[in-house]
Formats: sequence, structure tokens, C-alpha cells
Amino acid sequence: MKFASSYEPGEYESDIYAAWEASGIFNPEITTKPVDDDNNGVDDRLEAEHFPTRNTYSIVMPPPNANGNLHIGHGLTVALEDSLIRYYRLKNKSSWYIPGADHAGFETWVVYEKNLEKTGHTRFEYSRDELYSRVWNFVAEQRGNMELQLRALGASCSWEDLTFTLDENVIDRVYTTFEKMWNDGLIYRSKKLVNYCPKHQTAFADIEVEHQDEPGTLWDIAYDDIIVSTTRPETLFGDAAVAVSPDDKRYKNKIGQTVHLPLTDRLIPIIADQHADPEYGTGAVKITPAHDFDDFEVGERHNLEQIQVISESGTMINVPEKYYGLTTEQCRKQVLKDLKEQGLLKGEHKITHSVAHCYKCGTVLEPMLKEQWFVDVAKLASTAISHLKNNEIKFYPENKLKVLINYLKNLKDWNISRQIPWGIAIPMFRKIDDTATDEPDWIFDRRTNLKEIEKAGVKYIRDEDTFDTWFSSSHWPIVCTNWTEDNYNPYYPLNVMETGADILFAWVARMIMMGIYVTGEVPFKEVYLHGLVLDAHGKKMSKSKGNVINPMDLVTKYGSDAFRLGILRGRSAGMNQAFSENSVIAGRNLCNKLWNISRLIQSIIDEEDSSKETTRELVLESYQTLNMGEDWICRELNDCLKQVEIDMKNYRFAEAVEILYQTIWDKYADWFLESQKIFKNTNLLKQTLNTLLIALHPFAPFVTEAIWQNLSWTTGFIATAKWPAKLQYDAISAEQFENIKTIVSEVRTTLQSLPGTNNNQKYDLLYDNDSLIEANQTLIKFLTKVPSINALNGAPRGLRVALVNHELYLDVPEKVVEEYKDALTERILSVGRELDNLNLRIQNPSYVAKAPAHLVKETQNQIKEKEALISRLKVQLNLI
RNA sequence: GGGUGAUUAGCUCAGUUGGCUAGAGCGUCUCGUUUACACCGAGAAGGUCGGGGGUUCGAGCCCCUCAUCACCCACCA
Repeated sequence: MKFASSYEPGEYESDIYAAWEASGIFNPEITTKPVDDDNNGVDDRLEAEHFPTRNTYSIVMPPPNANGNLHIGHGLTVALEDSLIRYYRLKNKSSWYIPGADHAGFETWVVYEKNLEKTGHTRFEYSRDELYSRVWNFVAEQRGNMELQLRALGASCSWEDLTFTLDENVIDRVYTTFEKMWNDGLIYRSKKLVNYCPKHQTAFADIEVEHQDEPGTLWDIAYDDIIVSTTRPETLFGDAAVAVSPDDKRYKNKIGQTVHLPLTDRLIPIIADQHADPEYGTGAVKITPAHDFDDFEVGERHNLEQIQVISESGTMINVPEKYYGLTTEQCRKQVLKDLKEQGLLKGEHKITHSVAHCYKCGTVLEPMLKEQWFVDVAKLASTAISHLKNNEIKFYPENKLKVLINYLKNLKDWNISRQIPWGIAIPMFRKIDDTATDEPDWIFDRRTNLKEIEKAGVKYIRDEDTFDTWFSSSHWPIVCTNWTEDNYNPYYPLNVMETGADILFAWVARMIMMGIYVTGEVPFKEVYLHGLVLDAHGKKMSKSKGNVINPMDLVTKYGSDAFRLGILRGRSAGMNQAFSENSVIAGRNLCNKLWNISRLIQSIIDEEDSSKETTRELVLESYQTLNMGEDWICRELNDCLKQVEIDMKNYRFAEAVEILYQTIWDKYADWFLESQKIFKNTNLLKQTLNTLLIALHPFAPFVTEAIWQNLSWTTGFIATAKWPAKLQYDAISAEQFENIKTIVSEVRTTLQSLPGTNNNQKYDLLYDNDSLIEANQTLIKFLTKVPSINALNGAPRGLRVALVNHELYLDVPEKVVEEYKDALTERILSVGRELDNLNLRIQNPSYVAKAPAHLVKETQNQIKEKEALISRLKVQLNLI
């Protein structure tokens, strides 16, 4: 096969992915171990089960929305997770990356309902079951896009195991848990104030609410001779009391009295409650238990009536005729107008307060009294906390553990009822047969495909609500790995849960609670949380701002690998960081570089093979290092591998990519490969290239595989290659090569700083009594591009290269040396400044006394070197 | 009100338990049409590490303080 002169990702990526997928290498290894009769002391249970012969490594994908497209955050997720899974696959673990698709209950519902409205229909024309099947079809049409996009990103997941959040086994598991919770008394039904979106007509969990600081108005309204402060005058019809602080002297004598509720003929009491803040407003506050969270609690304490005055569609009910049916907004205007006319509006103050919004449509949420299913979280949370405090899960970044524990400590009961049809039906049925008074009002039953059921002659009707999606997704590690009560499962707990830091509470916390509740074990051993990908200027991406970056555009433009390398660069756990297209460009450049490195090596191999007139060597033979550069690159590659291993263990992706980038480009290409243009150690070239390709493969799967398939000595897929072993080399020789590098660099710098370098003037090199240079003159000549390099016969001449331990001269005419004088003087001064610093340090008696001995010694050596260098440069200056 | 994180080169970011002259990518400047690569090669410039104090032989890193910017949680009528 021929290498093109540049790497064009578009020509290879889809074919490569298809070949991987067809070969089944992304599936985990599952074998049935033969039962060993002689076996003693090993759990028999294990023997009978399917289980891998190798160590396992498992990750579940946070399921992207089944009917959506991937966004940049998914791009980061795949880059992180797939790097891990590919790395551990190379490390010979049976690796299982389980893909998923999310029915995304509320998200999808909102999209669907919008579409429905466009066609002139509303949800109220259909039954719950009809709507469910309609959305199912809608999602089925859209599905597949995001799965193709995951493939384009190179996600090496086991597609046969894709789990959809509405799969039967998921629903089954969720019902099993729910039933267990119901039996354990962890589920209860209660009429409580919940956050409610009047537009979408559904309730939310606390965590789904978005609070925003907004300007508002605080009105003072006279309730007889007491003036209350409120931001919501329209709710006054639901008032059940006026509260003042028990410590507030102004109102002490009024406590226990009653006042007239304005615009009505009702009387309400004045009560004392610590909720009223004497410092705020007038110090007197109206209490509306049915429409405010604080007031609800005050109402509980004082046994106040809960009067609902706002309906579930957001209009006024249980109010005087005049206001009935108005929206809350219209009602507020009318109430204010009427109060003003009656002279009861006593003041108006502009304030800023925090307002709860629907995170999807932005509608102001209404606290609404509703009967809902709640999870009593106290025990779940405290159990989770004890597991967390036991350090059973390691967090990256570390501080999230503390944050999570703090959240769990303050967690309130969890509302899991949603009034939308798109979701898992809550498996609870309400008794409709009033004569059967002995039977409980609510029973659990899995037959949610039925609207009505009959049990022991009593009729029950299904609750129409569906589960909060987080209730089912909290089972994700359990359902994806097919964990069951009866069998040992080597893939559970997961090795790591990788997801966005923004859903630490909503998802990670709930998976931990649920995992422990269901399996008795934490669901994963480690958690890696990535931050938000911000736009190029560090701003949050949003459709309205128009700064959204589509990962697929970048894949098309630069290639999948470039995108992955680019998005990992400069990113660390938990941090919100800007996206930099330049990093993707750097990734693209690296892929092309690696491609050309491989092209050069293959051409060297081909040339050698043809000159030897042997058949092409398909096998990788062992190598021998034959010169310092070869030993040196082995050492550098070993260091690089070790560093990558450490970085992967610690989830330092950016650092791993960085060291690979530098090793490939600065070390392998710029030094080793250049030197191999002379030496051509074919076996070593093959071996080292294999090493680099495999090491980079987790991060840049496509280009490394494309190269692997093009090389003459490789077999199989690189995706299932073995992580490289350490290379053998001579350490002293490797270290010697550093000297060659220093010599070459110094010659290059000097040549470029000589006056008149732009007229392409070439000079020879002269060495005197220097075995290292003598032995390596061919290489030095090649790397410095000087016309020739010779032993100096007679007195030194030309310009001495600024090296301490080597006698090397650039054979330049007197005149050029003369012109170089200024540069030389500057050089002496700059080395002098460094020397001054070192001397200052060594002259400090405390430093010599307290610093570690090796540092002091190093400083002394450096001083000697600098002094030698200066004296040599000065000799040069005097010669001029 | 509470909490978390950030502040290092023109831009985006590294800098792991304190240790030599603080790094990278992209950008900038100079030179280079060398048969792997111009998505290239060689070289260079550019930072008093947000301000101020402290601990230490030694601080980008530890402590205190101030400032600025993000984000999260919380019941501000």
C-alpha cells in the first residue's frame, strides 16, 4: 500500500470504524469457564457463570438524547471515555464500553409538544397511552443520528449492548426497585407544594428548578391597620393569616387579633412566627400556604387552611367572580388597581429577588399543591454518606466528594411524579371501588400497560403520572451491566463513572444512593467529572447567543482524531474551560506529522528490503541499538510510556497527550528520525514506530489504525494490539546523545546569529582533540548542515562555539568574527547574570547548611561550568 | 447568606508532595524551495505567575489579606 503525502482523515475514518465494528473487537470478552472439579477454595458460584478470563474494565456512557444530535459536551465525553477504554483494552483488560440512548423524558416531550402545536393540535386531544406511542414513533424516526455521530467520534463501544432508557429490562429493574422501596416504606404519596410549570403542566424536583435574580416590586398593602409587604398581591385571596415576628415590639399587641382580607369579606388572624423578619419590609407578611414554600411551612406550624387560588393551568380559581379565570399576571394588575382605588396600596419598593423558572421554557414556576409520589431520602442519603466517607469512591477532582456529601446531608424528599406522558409509567393503581373499604387505597402492580386492573374483586385505576427520568437513570450502571441479584457480575461496580460536573447532584448522587440500595455496593469505584466546554472566549455556549460549536463540523473539517486531541488539550477535571480551535489544529498537525513519520519509515524499510533482495519482512524482529541516538530514543520512549501510564491512572488526559505530542514531534521526528536518515536501523525503526502508534492510539484511534493498516510489518488491528513493553538500551550511550544535541543546537544558534546569515553563507566546522565529535562527525555535519567537518590542524581559528567540554570552531573569516563581537559580548553578559544568581545562592550560608546536599552540589557544578564558559568566551573576545 | 473554583506569554491553558534559567499549542519575528511532512524545518522575541503581607535557605505552589471574574447551593415575603 502507498502512503499519500498527507493524511486525509475523511478518506479513512468511516471504513476503519466499519472494520472495527464488523470484527467484534469492541465487545467484552465473555467465556464460560469449564467447571473444575478439583477446584478447592474457590467460590463455586463463579465457576458456573459466564466470566472473562482477563481483568475487566467497564464504563457506561451517559446516554445522549435518543432523538437529538451530539453537542460539544458529548464530544468531550467520548474523547475522555473512549481514551480510557481503548487504553485499558491495549492493557489487555476485557473492556466494555456500554453505549446508551436516553428517552430524555421532559426534553423530548417539550420538542414533541412543540411539533404537535405546529400542526394545530394539543396534547389534550389524546389519551396518555396514545401520546406515549406517538412520541415513541417520533423518537424512532429521529433515532440513529446520534449513534452515527458516536461512531464518527470513534467511540469503541459495544453496540449490541446499547441500552435505551425505555428498554424492557430497564423498566423491569425500575419497577423492582420501586416495589422494594414501597415495601420498605421509602415511597409515600403526599399533597405537598411542588415546583410546577403552568406551561408544561408538570411538577419538577427541586434540582430541576433554575433560580434567577430579577428585579421585582415589593408592595405595601393595608390589611386594616396592619400593613403587609408582598411581591405577589394576586395571591392574597389565598391568604390564611398575617404573620409578624414574636420579637417585634411594633406588633406585639396585635397578635391574636383578626383583620379583614382586602377585596373580600374574610377575616384572617394575626399570628406570631419566626418566619417574619422585622428588618424586612414592614415586618408583617401575608401567609398563603397553598402558594408559597415558606408560607406552607408556617401554615403547617399554625394549622392554617390551604386555599388554592391558582389552577394547574395558571389561572385564578376560588376567587371573587371579578378575578375568576384571569391569568396570574392579569389578576395582579387588577388587584393592584382595585387596592389603589380603595386606598389600601400604601407603598411600592423596587427590589431584586430570586425567581424560580422552568429550565426548559423559562416560565416562572408556580408553587403548587399537588398529590405526588415522594421518595423518603433520609436513609438512602445517610447510607450513601457513610459509604462515601469510607472512601469507597475516588473523585476527580477530589473536592467534589466534599461537595457531594454536603449536598446529601441537606437533601429533601424527592418528588418523582411527572405529569407528562413520555416516560416510564408509575406502577401504582388507585382503588376506585368505594365499597371495598378494607383494601388499601393504592397498590403496586407491574401491569402498567393496563389502565384498569382488578385484584381480589376490587377495581383499581392506574396513576397517569410517569417517573422523573432521574429515578430510572439512577439505575444506569445496574441495568447497563445486566447486574442481577443471583449472579456474580465482574463488570459491576464500574471502574469509573465519567460525566459532567453539572449533573453531580442530579445523577451521580442518585446513582450512588440507588446503587447501594439495590446491590449493596457503590456502583462505581471512581468518578471523573468534566467541566463545561465554553466558547473560545470562555462564555457558556447557548443557542440564543449563537456561539454553539458543533463537534461534527470540526470532525469533518479536521478529522475525528484532531478533534479528540484538541478537546483534551489543556483540560482538567471539573474545570469549565474554553474551547480552542487552535488545539484542534495542533491535533490535526500531529496526525499529519505521524503519518509522514510512518511514510518515511516505510520508505526506508522498502528500500532496505529491495536492496537486500529478500522478500518483504513481515515479522517484527528484535533490534539492537547501534549508536547513541538509538539508545537515547529508547530511553525517551520508555519515559514517555511511563508518564502516559501515570497520567492515565490519574485521569490526566491533557498531560498524556502533551507528552506524546512532544515525544513524537520534538524527540522522535526532529532528532531520532533525522539521525536515522544516516543510520537506518530498520528493526529499531519498526519497533519504535509501533510503540508510538500504540501509545497514541487511545487518543487518536483513526490515524494510528490507518497507519497500522498501511505498514508492511504490522498485523491485525492496532485497536487490539498489546501495550508496548519497555525498550532495551544502553543508559550511558543514551545520556551521551544529550551532548550531541547540545553541540548541534549550539552550532545552529551560533550560525543563525552570525551577521549576514541571510546570504546563505556556509561555514565549516573544525574540532580539536575531541573524541565525541570525531566519532559522530557524520551525524553532526548532517544535523547542522555544515559543508564539512574536519580536525583542526594547528592553531585555533575562526569562531569558538560556546561549549564547555568541547573544542569546536566555526571556520569563519576574521571579518565575521569581528562583526560577531557585539553578540559575543551580550552572551558573556547574560551568562554572567546567571552566574551572579548562582553565586548569590551559594554564598548564602543558610542555603549551604539547610538545602539538600545534591542541590548544593549541583549549584557548585553549575558555577564551575558557567565560569569555564565565560573564560572561554572571553578568550575569544580577546582574540578579536 | 453559604459554598466551590479561577486569576501564569498576544490568545487558550499546563506547571503532581515548595528546588536549578516558569512550559506547551496557536499567534508574532528572522532564516530556509534539504526527495517524510509548508498541516514543514532551523532559530528568536515575549511573563516582576492579580495586588499586598507572611512562613522558608528557597514560594507560581504553603498561610493571611484585598481585588476581580465565574459557577453552585439556600425559604429572602
